[in-house]
Amino acid sequence: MADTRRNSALRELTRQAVRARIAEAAMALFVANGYERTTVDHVAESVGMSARSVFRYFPTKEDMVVGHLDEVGVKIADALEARPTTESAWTAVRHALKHHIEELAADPETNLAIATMLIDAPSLLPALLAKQARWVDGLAPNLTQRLDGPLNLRPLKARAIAFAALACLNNAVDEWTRTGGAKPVGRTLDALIAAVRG
Amino acid sequence: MADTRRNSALRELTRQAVRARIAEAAMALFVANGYERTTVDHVAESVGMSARSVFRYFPTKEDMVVGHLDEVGVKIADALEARPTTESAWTAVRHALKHHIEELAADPETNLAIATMLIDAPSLLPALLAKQARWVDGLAPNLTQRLDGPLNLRPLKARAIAFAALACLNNAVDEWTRTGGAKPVGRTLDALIAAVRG
DNA sequence: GCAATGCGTGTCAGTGACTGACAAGTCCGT
DNA sequence: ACGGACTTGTCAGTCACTGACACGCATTGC
Repeated sequence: MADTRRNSALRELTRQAVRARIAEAAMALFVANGYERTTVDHVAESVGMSARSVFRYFPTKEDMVVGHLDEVGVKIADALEARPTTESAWTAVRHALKHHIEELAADPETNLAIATMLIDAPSLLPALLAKQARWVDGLAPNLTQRLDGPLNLRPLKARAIAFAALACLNNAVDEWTRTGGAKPVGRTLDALIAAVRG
Repeated sequence: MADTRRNSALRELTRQAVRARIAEAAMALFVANGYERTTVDHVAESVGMSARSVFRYFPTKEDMVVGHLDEVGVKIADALEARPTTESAWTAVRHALKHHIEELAADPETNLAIATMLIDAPSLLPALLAKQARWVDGLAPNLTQRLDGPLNLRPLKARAIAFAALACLNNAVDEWTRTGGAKPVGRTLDALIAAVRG
């Protein structure tokens, strides 16, 4: 009976499609002309809709860049859940991050372009860090179970480790970007984690 | 006499005084009415000047809150320089952070009020994290000298450790705020650092 | 003393990110 | 064909922020 459910599923599908289309166009403009110099009106025009409608798909301009990072965070969290419970917190996160790294390396060209754009868009750094801070919320619960010591401290420890691991990841990716994709992220990441634990 | 030197020094002095005055008034309004609900016009009116002039003292509204964090970062960096060169990177930062913690504990009332305001001002979290990211720039050079291993990796390692240490600090301070100042920050910080290295 | 200079400030106009409200159009099941 | 759910454009308005200009006040040079 052509229930409203199929209807809403379809709407959600097209909605996601439009969203992706906007994000793609926006990223292209940002990479080409720089983030700050590209106005939302430009993006809107390039997709053929009004700026008001663009804001119906993205809460902020920043979200056109960092919006997809939410699902990246979820993916990393999933990868973490998939690790055997016997693994220590650090080894588990390290492996969970590897998956994300492989995605980076899969399309180096695009990702390097994006990373380069981020560098001269200082207003995006805060947004980026804030997104990653939210990743910690997804990682901490699982990490908590891999820790010992006083119960009330474990969640805190888990968050600290998660942050530290992401800091290692960021620096490894930065180095990768700086060297134009030469240095493999995975190796650097391992070295940094070892240093932090040193 | 009345040389130009005294003159410009005096100007700088009054400038800093006005700046402090604005920051104070702004913080009072932010704590009382919330950051987002307080407009720059409100702040300007409360100090008796035009909004345009307020922006001559603070580059952004955020800076009225996090502006002083620049010098905090410098202080921590100085404290780090003061540690004996024989100390390992981790022990040196740990001690450097202790100084900052003491300042927090020195005026718990005000600092708790500020910390509480920050919680329901989501737009400030990114700015906060970005400021701390800049702290890393100040800490890394000294930490680099305390590391071994391949030369080209040391600066990267230093940054990772600095970030990790700040993550520990943040979580310790958060816990302190959450418990209304009950749990001493220093103890939690030590526990978290131990966990990260564990 | 008096003009010149420098600096702080207010005002005004303008941009860009965002929001609320309303009207018009489209798609869908009935 | 009708009604409702959903999408979109338009318009007006807020708020952070910026550049330009003019005024006033204090210090400086003569």
